[in-house]
Amino acid sequence: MSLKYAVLAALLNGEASGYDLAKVFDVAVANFWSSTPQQLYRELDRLATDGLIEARVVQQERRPNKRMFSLTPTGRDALHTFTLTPPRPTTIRDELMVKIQAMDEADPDAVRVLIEECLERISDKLARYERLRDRMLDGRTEDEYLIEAEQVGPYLTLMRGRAFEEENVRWCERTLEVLAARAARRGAAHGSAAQGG
Amino acid sequence: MSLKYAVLAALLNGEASGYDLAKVFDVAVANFWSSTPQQLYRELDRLATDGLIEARVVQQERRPNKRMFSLTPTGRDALHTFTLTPPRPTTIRDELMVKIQAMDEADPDAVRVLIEECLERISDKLARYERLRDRMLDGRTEDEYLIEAEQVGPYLTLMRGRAFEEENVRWCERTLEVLAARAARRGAAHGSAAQGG
DNA sequence: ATATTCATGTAACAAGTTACATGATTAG
DNA sequence: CTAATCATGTAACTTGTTACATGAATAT
Repeated sequence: MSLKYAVLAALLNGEASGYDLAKVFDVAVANFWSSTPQQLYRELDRLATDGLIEARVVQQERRPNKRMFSLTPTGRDALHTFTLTPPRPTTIRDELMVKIQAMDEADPDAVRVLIEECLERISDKLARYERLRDRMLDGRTEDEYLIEAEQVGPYLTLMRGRAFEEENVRWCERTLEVLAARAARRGAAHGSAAQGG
Repeated sequence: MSLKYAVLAALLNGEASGYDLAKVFDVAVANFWSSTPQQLYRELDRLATDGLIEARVVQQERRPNKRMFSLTPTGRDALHTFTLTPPRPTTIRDELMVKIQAMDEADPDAVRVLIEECLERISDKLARYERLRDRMLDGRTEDEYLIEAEQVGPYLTLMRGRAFEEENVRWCERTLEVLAARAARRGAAHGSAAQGG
């Protein structure tokens, strides 16, 4: 239901093609609303049919033609109305956590590797967020920006995403400590001679 | 795909009915894998058909009969194998954030109310998590528990959920500050006489 | 009396995922 | 020469949501 509004909200930054939106959703929007390019194309068709956005075909010479979508006044109204209704609860689907839930049945070393790989991916993500943030701030301090800028929604959601990933890092590191401590204890209990260097 | 494994992981705590699982998913599992009771019943049927869990019908006198499900060795193996594969990226769907993304088109006062209501819901959630945690620790300190306990997966995922919500609180409070600062500035710019106390 | 809890389910629908297809262009 | 980028789409499939139904028991 609200992929619809996520798309409308993304179009507040100006017109965009499906392809553009797919990229935006991949980096910035994914923090709070995941979707695949296929879903976007389908949703864009629907929104255009319903008159919430309008498409403008841009002929290109050396590239496939593209459709640039922009909000209509109807679309803007719909988005406004949406912001007045209470949000439904957040849904998270985190496969790593399912594996952690079951970790007591798993190989501790394999779990450690999963977490380490996860930490790497988060680190990439955080770097991308930081670049996006710098581009938004454009030399201003955060406090200046938050008071002066016309739009602060996208900045605030980005900060939410960043905080989420930073928290994730802390949790991963803590979990690695726990794994190490339990491994050490098991090692000690089963005799210090076994598997020794 | 991994609702399947979330269910298997939940059954590591011993046999449970669909109704039991629905409650567990509502409080503890929802942190990292949301699903409705209907999905659970459907999944339980499938898992039983595939031999990953087995059902035992318990006749009850004053209550409807219930089916208690438990892991089979095959199910346990499947779960073990699952923990060895790299997790897919986390997906989040947070309607509040969609509204925040569009907040610059919205009524600031309405947004403030959304956030305040959100804070209340989080506070309830955190209280439930705290009770669950106390029950798990059962008098021990966290460090004692994490070293000694047989199962630490469920504790670690719970702590992840708690950290997520605590971060959420910080973000909400920060956002309320931003809203207040921007409201004050707009008030000042449009003349201090208007709407004065 | 009325609402909530226990315990399950069916059916219809909406949303999300995956695989595949096209076809030129540019960067390495 | 290979891979990635641009730009879209169809089709098949899997998941997830919503509404509804049953029916007794207990708590308020």
